[in-house]
Amino acid sequence: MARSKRDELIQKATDIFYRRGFQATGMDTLVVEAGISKTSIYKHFKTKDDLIVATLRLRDEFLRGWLFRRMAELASTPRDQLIAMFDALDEWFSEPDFHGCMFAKACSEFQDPDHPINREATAHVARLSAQLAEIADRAGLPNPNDIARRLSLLKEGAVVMATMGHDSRPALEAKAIALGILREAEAGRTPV
Amino acid sequence: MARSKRDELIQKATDIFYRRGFQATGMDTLVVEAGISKTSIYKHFKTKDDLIVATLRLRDEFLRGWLFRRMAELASTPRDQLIAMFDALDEWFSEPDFHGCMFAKACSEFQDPDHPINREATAHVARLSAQLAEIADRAGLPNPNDIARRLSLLKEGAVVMATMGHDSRPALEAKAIALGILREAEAGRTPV
DNA sequence: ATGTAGGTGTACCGATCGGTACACCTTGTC
DNA sequence: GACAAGGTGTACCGATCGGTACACCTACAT
Repeated sequence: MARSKRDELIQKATDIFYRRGFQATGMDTLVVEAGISKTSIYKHFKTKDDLIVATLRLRDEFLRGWLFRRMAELASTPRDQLIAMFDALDEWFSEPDFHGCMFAKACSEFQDPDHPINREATAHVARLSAQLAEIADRAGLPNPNDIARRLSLLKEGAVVMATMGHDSRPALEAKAIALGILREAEAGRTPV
Repeated sequence: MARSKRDELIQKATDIFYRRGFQATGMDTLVVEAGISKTSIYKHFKTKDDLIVATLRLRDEFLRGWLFRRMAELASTPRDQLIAMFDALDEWFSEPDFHGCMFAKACSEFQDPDHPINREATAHVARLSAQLAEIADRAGLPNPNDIARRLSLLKEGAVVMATMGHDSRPALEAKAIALGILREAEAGRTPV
């Protein structure tokens, strides 16, 4: 029970920040919505920024965990898992409480590259790309790091289009593009 | 001289909002940095939100104007212009004061889809995609709207990777992917 | 000469911001 | 039964938020 209250705070803060934004959410709002006294919050976290970093860490673990688990469920071979990422993304985009990428938003609101929040957000992209590279390597694809970066680019583009564009299924469009990328890579063509 | 002061305000506000963010920039900051009295600002715009919408409109015109002009300068045929978009993006990303996409940031900070700021930001994406579709049509490509959406997805992905990823040249990676897309389209293969 | 439009500076409004102080309540442990 | 740890509620801090009020200063039109 010792640190469960703290974890509960981080969990609820993550949801609230994701739904309402970081700067737009005041600490008083957090107190009411999370049902935790302000005194307790500041006993666990020195500043609001520290709390935001903690929520980003939780979100990073959750999102990467969910995504790669789902990829493994949807496909058996490493190659097919890379493609299945876009099916998983399509599921995510279809959820009623999808509100875009929390990390992109964090970067938007805290632009300074040296800011801890910005660092944590960009770290998520790097970690995700590294995991993709590992799978691409297991799939026997050439230049797995390049493949991973391109798939990351497609993923980020799909997220933005799902958030801002009004088009139908950006994840499935990205999937079609990804198929082309893998096809070329498997044909031995060196990525330009 | 009548409306030049107003235009000057919008121009400077655009720069400031782009550099520092919308919510993070207070009206008092705007007064100091833009060198315009608060009274004047509120004589031209009823609210801060109205001013933000005006800056987004200016930015939309400027960015689309610059991008398509640069595409026309870099290539002569419609087909090559589509590809040249990514060379133009590469130039943009290389500018020292590149700070990501102002419209993505606007959507991040104002998430409500019914909010005028959100609408204006998403409209930019739609307008850009429509212009791309027109060029794809002139290039004689099949399903120009699909092509345009995919190129838009690549463009947005490249912007995000340029902002958040630490990789080398996301615009040129997107360009390589775009070449593959056009190659497939020209081979008559129906986009999946 | 007089009115009007567009501009300025300053002082101010209530609300909210992130953060702190303090007194108190509960729980488990020794 | 004493004590520390972790929690609560409330009241408060100075700073800043978006926005307004008011008096004044030009420049130009009639």
